[in-house]
This record gives sequence, structure tokens and C-alpha cells, in this order.
Amino acid sequence: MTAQPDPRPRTPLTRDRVLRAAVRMADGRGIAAVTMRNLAADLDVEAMSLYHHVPGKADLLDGMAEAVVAEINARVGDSAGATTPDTWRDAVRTRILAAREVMLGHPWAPGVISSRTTMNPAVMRYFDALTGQLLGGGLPADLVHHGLHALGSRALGFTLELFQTADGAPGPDAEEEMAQVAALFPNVAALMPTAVHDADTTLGW
Amino acid sequence: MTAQPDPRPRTPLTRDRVLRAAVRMADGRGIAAVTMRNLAADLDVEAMSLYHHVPGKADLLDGMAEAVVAEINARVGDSAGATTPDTWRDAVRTRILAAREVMLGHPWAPGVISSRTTMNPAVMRYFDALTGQLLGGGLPADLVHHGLHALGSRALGFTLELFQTADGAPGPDAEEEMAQVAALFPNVAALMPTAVHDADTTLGW
DNA sequence: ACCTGAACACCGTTCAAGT
DNA sequence: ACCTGAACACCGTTCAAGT
Repeated sequence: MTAQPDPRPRTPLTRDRVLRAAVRMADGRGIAAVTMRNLAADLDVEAMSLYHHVPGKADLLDGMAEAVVAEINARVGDSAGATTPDTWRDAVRTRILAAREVMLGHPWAPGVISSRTTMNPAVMRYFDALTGQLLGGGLPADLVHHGLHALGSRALGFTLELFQTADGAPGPDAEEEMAQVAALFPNVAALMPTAVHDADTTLGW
Repeated sequence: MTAQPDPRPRTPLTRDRVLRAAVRMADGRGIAAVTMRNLAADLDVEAMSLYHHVPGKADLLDGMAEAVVAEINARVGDSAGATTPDTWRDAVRTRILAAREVMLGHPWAPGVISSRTTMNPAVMRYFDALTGQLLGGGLPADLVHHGLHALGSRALGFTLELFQTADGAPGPDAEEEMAQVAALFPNVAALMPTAVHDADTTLGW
């Protein structure tokens, strides 16, 4: 018997399907695995087919960043309405925690988002809503502006960690390492007792 | 006449020479031009020779980041001594302005520094000195710790800009674009008058 | 010890051709 | 319109060989 061609035509490729597959692949196998070729294979398609739905790799990354922030926007949803001087603190806090939670599900997103140099609509929408909530709270415009700068990436729920040891998890001789670091960098070492208690509040990178 | 071989042996390759060439190349031709092959050609050497002085591309980037921060440390130099409650503000300000100035000479550095995930000694030294100056000023440890977090990359003299239009320079129809943005994102637009006056205080990216 | 040439296993992307 | 195969012009890196 000869093989029958599959009667059901496979679901057609779409920019949206491509982006969704890219996000899923980054979640599961890391951002480095997201190559045009891998992504195509994952979609059972030739690499070059992707170019009919996405202009190129750069646009793919832009789209992935946008998809994640859109996920945040969707989660905050209609609860992101107007604020008053009484309610803005909770509203902003809720928003940023939502962002943080979404980022935790896409650990590659902070890196990708901050590597994109051009603004994207979802991020714009996010910051616009956040700004609206701050202004609604009665904060003067210049304070809001400087506040957003001061918040930096924390406004999107993540922190760019400058401090990070070479080996992620503390090894068996962590104490000895600590002692060496303390000797070389006494001032930073003096901060350690303070730093430990909220070590779990930062989102890695 | 037959060509005589150059009697002077060329200056031997060195990790330091490799890093210096990489920094110079990134300054002049952008970080994207810094490939192992380009770098080797620049040094009149075969690409594979680099691997005798640098373990790989990742280490090269680490080294470049370290070189730039070391340049900052060297510039601040001995003026980075002890502070008192009276002097710490000026000292910290001077330090950060020095960092900023060095970064302006290496526009690729912020991107590279924040893309490196492991700590490097020069950055550590920088933060240790900064921490020392803050503690010397009499600030309590927990405030210093949170302050460093709040400062984020600004402590190193640069800001990760989230806002940036697709086309760097404002084009001829910038006003029309502005109007469209304002309509879509009214809250951010409300910040514009505040934002303009210090537009030149941010270090691009 | 240091440098080289060739090769390997990848990239993103273009092009001409298929359906 | 959408997808394909082959090819182009690159990457970083390994290896065996030269000096």
C-alpha cells in the first residue's frame, strides 16, 4: 500500500504561531536555542518559510519581547484603571508584581527586552498605564518622570543584577570564597548582613 | 632582488594586546565588528592564534568589560579615598561622572557590561570603593545597600534606556509622529514637557 | 611555546524554483 | 501566496601540523 498524503492540511504558518513557538522554545530550551533553523524544525517547516511571516531574526526577538509584555498587560487587564491618591500605591504594586510573575515564567525575557533598542507598543502601553496610575495618584509630572527613571527596569518587574558569582549555586567551599571576597572588598562585605535577608526578592539575570 | 624577511620580529601577541585591540575596534567599528576573525586580521595574525591568549569569545567580552571599568578605576585613582559626612556627596558625584565620561568614549560598553552575567574584579573594585565612600559618609549599611540597588546601572554612569524611537534622530515629520504617540499614550505624553529639559543627561543605548 | 591552515558544525539570509 | 532546496557569506572553535 502506498502512503496516503495526510488529508488534513496542516495549520498554516502565521506570525502569531511563529512568535508563540519561539516563546515556548525559549522557555524550555533557553534563548540560545531559538535559531531560525531550530524554530522552523519545531514548526515542521523549512527555515526559509519563517521569512514569509517574520522579516528576520531581529524582528522575531522584538516580537518575543512584545509578546511577553503583552502577557503582562493582559494579566493586569481592566484592573489597571484610574487611581486616586488613596489607591495608587496598591495599584502600582499589583502591576509590578504581575510583571514580575510573568517574567519569572520567561527567564530569558529581561535579557531580550533590555537588548532591544527600539521601543515596542506593548512596553509603551505598559509604561503609559503605569504613568497614568502615578499621575492619578496625584504625583506631580516631574516626580513621575524621575521616578520612572529611578525605577528603571524594576518598573517592568525585573532587576539587572550586577552582582552574581560565577557559579550560580553556592558550592561546598562557599564560606572560604566569601572570606576571600571579604578580604578583597571590605566595604561590599560590610553590606552582606543587610543583603542576605532579601536575597530572594531579585529576579535573576 | 629577493625580499628580505623583516629583521624585526613583530611584537608578540599578549592577552593585553588582544583586549586593547578589541576595545579599539569596538570603539571605531562597533561591537558587532568584533569577531575573532576580524580581530585577528587587525592584529595581523591568524584567527586561531587568539586562542593562545584568550580562552574564547565570552572571555574576550568579559575582558573588554573589565578593561573599561578598570579605566574608570584608574581615572578616579587616589582621589577615591576616605570620605566624611561632609565630603561623600562630592566624592560620589565625581566618581559617577568619571564613569559616565569613560562610558561615553566606549558607547558599546554599557551593552557589553550588562550582558555579562558573571561578576568581574574591576566592577567589584568599583562598587567596593563606591560603597566605602557611602559608608564613610555615615550612611547606614541597609540604606547603602538599597541605594546601590536603586541606582542600578546609573552607579556605573549609564542608564539602560527603555524609551527610544526607531529612528535615532528626529525626522522631518517628528511633530506628526509626536502627535500620534500622544494620542495613543496620553499619560506618557503628559510627561513630555518635563522630559525634554534633561534629555541630554542620559547616556544612549 | 606560539602560530598556522584546513576543517567542523553551526549561523542568518538570498535566490530561483516549485506548488 | 506560501513553501522549498541549494547556496552564500559569514560565525566560533577543534585539530593536527608546522616553526
